[in-house]
Amino acid sequence: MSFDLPLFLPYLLNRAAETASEEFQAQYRSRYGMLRTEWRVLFHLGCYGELTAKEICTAASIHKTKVSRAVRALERKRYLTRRQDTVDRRNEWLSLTRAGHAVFDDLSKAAERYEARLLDGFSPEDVSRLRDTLMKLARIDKEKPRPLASNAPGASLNPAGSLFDET
Amino acid sequence: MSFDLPLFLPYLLNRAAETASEEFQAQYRSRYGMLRTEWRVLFHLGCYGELTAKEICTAASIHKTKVSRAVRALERKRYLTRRQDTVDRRNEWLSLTRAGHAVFDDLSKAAERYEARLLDGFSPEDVSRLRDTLMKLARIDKEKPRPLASNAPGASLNPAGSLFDET
DNA sequence: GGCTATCAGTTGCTTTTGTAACTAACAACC
DNA sequence: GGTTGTTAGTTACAAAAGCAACTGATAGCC
Repeated sequence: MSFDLPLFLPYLLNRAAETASEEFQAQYRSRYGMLRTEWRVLFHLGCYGELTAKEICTAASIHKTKVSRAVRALERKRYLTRRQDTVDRRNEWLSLTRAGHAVFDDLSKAAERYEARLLDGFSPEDVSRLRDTLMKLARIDKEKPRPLASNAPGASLNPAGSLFDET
Repeated sequence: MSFDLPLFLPYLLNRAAETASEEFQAQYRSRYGMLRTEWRVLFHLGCYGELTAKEICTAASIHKTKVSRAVRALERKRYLTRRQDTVDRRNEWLSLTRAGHAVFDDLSKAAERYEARLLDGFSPEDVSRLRDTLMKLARIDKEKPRPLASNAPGASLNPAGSLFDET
């Protein structure tokens, strides 16, 4: 009859996510004074190379004002730079600086260590089942969200052809 | 070699939790103008009966200022009332009003419907494995967090003996 | 009793987030 | 080529959350 709160999935998911987030936060917060959105933006750039703010919004499901502020903060910390698209000047291509890459390298190692610690005691099957289930719940595509490539010169990180070529 | 963000568990957990939270939010927000913490406090009282703010903080891992404000908001909406502990006047016992119970009944039904929809397509084993894993990750005890009972007269919801009796 | 420590809960102030309106740039259509 | 609609990103203001200091109450110890 009565509702069982600890088993209610949105609640349970949030509890687990908050636990993991708060613990991992110690890494980027204490060491680099970063906020959660800043960490996410940095990791997107570290993992996928040059992206626009819009692409990050879409890939990470973060509102554009949050991304805008995170980008400004990371720029002030000299972890990323902006480059205006030569064809469509509304787009700004963001990429990590050398310092940004160093932070990403360091934090991604810390992330792997933390994840290993978090998952200690779970079997590999448990983990892959969990990931699979969470991907479905979050409605994230399996394939890497490789975004549209840059069309501007010097975009070595985006070797694929551009939507805007030949226009 | 490179870090795979979409598989990183704290990120993935958050994505799934945010998806579920935002969708379920529609229920309590649009219909009752409630915030997330208010919803959580209401459900704790609905599920466990009379509790103190402190007990809610502990059970739900929410900071006391957030609970304090949520309690005030729910009180203003006439969903709960406070009752001062007769023995230790620092404690305030919170319980739902008739209106609060009605909201809880309605929302818990909505919660069950939403959860069913969210889990549509998963097998019962998948679901129970997921719950089990999330409980471990969130470090939540299996047993119901039945808190310390009230010691004051009229505390019909708390039949068990009190820590404070006989003092 | 009186001193100190601790605890439940609240308040004030700062930081962060949410929302909507805005700017600048492009597209499409006539 | 100008009007209308849309898009990327920013900003301004309001709502919410985080944090530290506070109040009132109890406990323990001398």
